[in-house]
Amino acid sequence: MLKTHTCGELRAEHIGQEVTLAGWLNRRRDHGGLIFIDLRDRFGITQVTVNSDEAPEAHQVASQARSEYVLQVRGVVRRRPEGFENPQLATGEIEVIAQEVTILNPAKTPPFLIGGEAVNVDESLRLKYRYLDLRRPHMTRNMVLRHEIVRLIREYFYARDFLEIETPILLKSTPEGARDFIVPSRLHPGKFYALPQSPQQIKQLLMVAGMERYFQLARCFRDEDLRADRQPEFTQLDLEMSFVEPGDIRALIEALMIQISETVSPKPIRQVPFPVLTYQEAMERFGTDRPDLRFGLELFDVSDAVQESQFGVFRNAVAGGGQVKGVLYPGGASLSRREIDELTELVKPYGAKGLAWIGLKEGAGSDGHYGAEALRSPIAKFLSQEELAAIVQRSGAQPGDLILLVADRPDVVAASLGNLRLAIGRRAGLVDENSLAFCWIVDFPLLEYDEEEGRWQAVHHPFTAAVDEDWDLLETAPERVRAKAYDIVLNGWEIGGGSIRIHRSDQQMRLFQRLGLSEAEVEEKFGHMLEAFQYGAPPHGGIALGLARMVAIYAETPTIRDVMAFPKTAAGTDLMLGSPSPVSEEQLRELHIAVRVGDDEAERSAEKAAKAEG
RNA sequence: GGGGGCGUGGUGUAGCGGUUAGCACACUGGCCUGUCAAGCCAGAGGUCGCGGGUUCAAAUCCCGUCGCUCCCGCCA
Repeated sequence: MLKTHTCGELRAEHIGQEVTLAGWLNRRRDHGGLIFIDLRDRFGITQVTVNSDEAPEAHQVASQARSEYVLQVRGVVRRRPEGFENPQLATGEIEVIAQEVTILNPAKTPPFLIGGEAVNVDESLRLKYRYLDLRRPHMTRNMVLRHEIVRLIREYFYARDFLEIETPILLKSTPEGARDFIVPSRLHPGKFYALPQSPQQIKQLLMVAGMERYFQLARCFRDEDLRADRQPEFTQLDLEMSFVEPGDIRALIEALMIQISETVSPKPIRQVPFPVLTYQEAMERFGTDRPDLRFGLELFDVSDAVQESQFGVFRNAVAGGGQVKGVLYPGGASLSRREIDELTELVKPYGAKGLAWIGLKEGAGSDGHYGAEALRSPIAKFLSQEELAAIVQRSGAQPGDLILLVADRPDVVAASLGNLRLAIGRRAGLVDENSLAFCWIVDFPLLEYDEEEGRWQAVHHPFTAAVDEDWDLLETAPERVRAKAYDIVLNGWEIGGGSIRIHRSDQQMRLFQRLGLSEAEVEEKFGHMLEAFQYGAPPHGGIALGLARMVAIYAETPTIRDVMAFPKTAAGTDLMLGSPSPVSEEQLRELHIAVRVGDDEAERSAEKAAKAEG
């Protein structure tokens, strides 16, 4: 080894020892005859002191060293002079008095500062020079944190008799779900593999194979548009167990998450055991199936109280099968008109046509009456005293508060208010950042109607089992069939989801038929599953957790890119490697592939021309 | 596929019709033996993302385009 110790481990107990360190020059403070070098490696920073009187040759080398030079330093550990300790450094009690300094490799001036205070560097620059970005201490910390969590996960499942089994990356394209990344086959002209969206079918087949307890940190691939919490390539903690019921999987994961939280985070878990909410309850109370339970501000429903209102927007919404619901903005009555307009804008992407609001001034409702002078609202004049009283009472509003209401289809109301609630929580500082709020969401609907395709689709995936007593509704009232599915949510992020699977071929076939698949289609696409289920498939179920989302929350970063070593941009490109990139004509020929980029462009410009004329 | 935001020396930013395009950090040279955001002095460094337009005049206004980013759709 070119070093005897790391840059993070020397303490008072090492005083007097001769050591050799190696690392990067983090910062240099040159006092002429005396040079201080902060030497950095993955483990920390140690101050190296180079004195021209004591080590003239070392001093000569040190004076040439610049930021990010790779240095090797031989010297003696010495206690720092009294009053010169640095309590901000783990090694701050000591310094290494250099006897010899060697430049192992010089470095160009990096495109952004690596040592020193963290500045917000443009992300495209960080991604282009990711190897430098990862050198920055907070990024190194994220990688270490991710590793620690991975280690905990592995140890947890090893200790519980789970088998870690790898599954194929070259898989088969599946008809439903996300868009597949496909891989052409050289040996089979015109045929393709697909990268796994998840090893769902494979892990179920492992259960049929009698493995009973499987887990894997599985790489998954989905060719869909990206988000702050979505990358085309990601890692899931994927597991499957035989002979289990939903509660068994939840208990297993709950204990794991508690252990991870207690090990890597100083933040307390708000509630143990984790609260369990039904999907319906979550939608009604929070407008989302991944509620952030670090604060209250639950939605309230006034549909029944305003269904006969003079205010047409409310009356018509309810008459048309919609709802009128609201959320409270504590202390929001003093918001400027401009700020309220901003809240309205916030709600529009979700389809809400507007936001109705009622601000309560001092003394509002004190005598059971809501006079115009006590309210600040463009709609109060359309509402009766009874309606106002009901709205105020259900919102729990006090003088000084602002009531925000949306009237629309239930899905629009939920999405609008759910996101409005989050915005209010953030703006009003109600979110307790210093806590971990886990919850389970259960009883998801098994099916949803796809208007575009005119057929029922699986909400989760087509292998999810229905709640036992709901099977008979499959043909008569498919919207009421509940799934044996569960999602785990942490601080408003869906970090995982799973289900008990169908393990009988007759039930699986029944569901496929409900989904409108012909027998021929089923045979072609899922024949292997149906056949497998006929050879003694055990009851089984599992779950998959997004590793990066989990780590991002513990790392307190808003994007999973910060906890991935080499993530892609929002457009799915890799700025360091320059991928995706064209391949040679020979490569294409070998794969029996003809590229139609020209055709597509021609089609697009033809469409544009047609549009311009029309 | 749609919408929003951003793009000014290496980095972070100010400037938002007429400035010699300013500041901080980084960088280069010099001085400096107790700093840890070292200090002091001097210096170099800018096609204001790109293209077009409006204007006597554009970093600044308009259109397009590229890149990054956030959101909607999408993500079984």
